[in-house]
Amino acid sequence: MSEFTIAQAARFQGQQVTLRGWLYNLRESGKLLFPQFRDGTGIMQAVVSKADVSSEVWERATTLTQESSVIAHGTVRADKRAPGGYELVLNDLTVVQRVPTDQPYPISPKEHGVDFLMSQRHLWMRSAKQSALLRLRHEVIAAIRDFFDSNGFILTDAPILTPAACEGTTTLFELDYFDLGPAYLTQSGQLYIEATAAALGKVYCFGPTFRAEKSKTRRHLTEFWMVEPELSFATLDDLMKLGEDLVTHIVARVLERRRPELETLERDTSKLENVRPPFHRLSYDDALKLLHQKGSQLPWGEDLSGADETFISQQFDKPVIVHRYPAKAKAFYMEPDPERPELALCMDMLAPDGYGEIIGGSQRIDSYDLLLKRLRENNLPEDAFQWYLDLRRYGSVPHGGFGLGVERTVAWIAGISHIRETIPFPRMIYRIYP
RNA sequence: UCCCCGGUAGCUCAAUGGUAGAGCAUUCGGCUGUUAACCGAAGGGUUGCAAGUUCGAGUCUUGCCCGGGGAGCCA
Repeated sequence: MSEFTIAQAARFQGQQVTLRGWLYNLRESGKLLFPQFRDGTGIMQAVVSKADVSSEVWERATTLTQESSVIAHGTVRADKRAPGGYELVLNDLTVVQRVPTDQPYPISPKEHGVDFLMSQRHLWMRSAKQSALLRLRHEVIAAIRDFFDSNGFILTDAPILTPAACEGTTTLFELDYFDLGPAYLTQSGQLYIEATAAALGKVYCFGPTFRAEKSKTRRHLTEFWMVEPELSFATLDDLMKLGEDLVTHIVARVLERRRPELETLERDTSKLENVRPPFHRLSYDDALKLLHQKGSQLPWGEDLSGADETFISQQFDKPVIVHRYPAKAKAFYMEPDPERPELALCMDMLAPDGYGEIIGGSQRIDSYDLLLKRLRENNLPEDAFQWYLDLRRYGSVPHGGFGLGVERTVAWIAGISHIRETIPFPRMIYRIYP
């Protein structure tokens, strides 16, 4: 017989089981106790009747404190009065560690403020909603890996310590690298996996990414996780199709395996059921028309603001892809549109409901001469990019890829307002503890 | 970096310039089907820090510290 977990309680109906976990909350009613236990997979109510257990067990149960660790023995019984439909009729209880009453667990079952909860992040993650979010994050990551692994992609992780800016735009975390001068924490693995893609065809990297910008919004972390696929012999259309398939796969997997978590998070799953191909594809020009109809004054050539993206995403009931932005608003390595060179062959995928960009990607410049020109235009150090230029010297091909932000994706699927809750230990401008 | 909001009990919040209070948590008592259980009682305070105005400051003024929301930037 497999080991008992709360998530699988229904399978153990009528059986004697051992629950290893922690006390989540305790309700008392005279000679009846209703301790609620959690074991990491969920929360389950137990029933303790004074008449049915030894005085020692009764004493241990009545003096349990919140988050004390326990091993509880009992039989699983279906009862519609129990949250979740099943309860544990307790007949024995071992206390592994009792939380002392003079130093009670700080997070009571009532409401708390963000500042306090973030300072108690190491404990806050035990709560029902937070642990559901972390299980959801796990499922999203597992879905991403399965998607790429089963579609012929090779995992080739990029370095986290890098000698120079990947894109030369955003602010980087700097550190001393022995005698070789300054090094930086990566802001993207893209340039490196362009190399591995030329070696292996279809590749991806998946790791943490660092941005030292003093961003202070619900959509930003200074340390976040990004998965970046890169494909040789790929066009912008291929990339849009891949992004659409990836996001569809992630959402379907979560719906298939994490219904209880979505329920805990009170997510309206009907909106997620809509996430099937095709996603609407909107050119930058058409996006601008849409914004101008709503009174926006945004001139052609400017990048869309967060508010603009929110407005556009609200026009659709599933993610929307905006493609072919003005080249001057985008990164130096993006391939120009051969029909309109002032446009870049790039695309962003915007999640619904204002969650912002979850994907940003492009076809890369494959011409040596054009790439060199762009490096010079952007005042980037040619020496540092020689290896990158080599990729255009030796068998250059049309290629491209994109990055998908894990935390924004989880926040959108979970329907929560701030991405800081989608990672175990968020790193933000004014917070690095715990 | 800029704009806005906030800081009072362990937590969430009250308190016309006039004796700092409630709910939860904790402790004790009651209750055999509780649903963030409920009922009764007790303990718990350098009102973020510093200075100023005033007979009197949690409240008004100034400075500083620490958070939160947003802008820019991006995933």
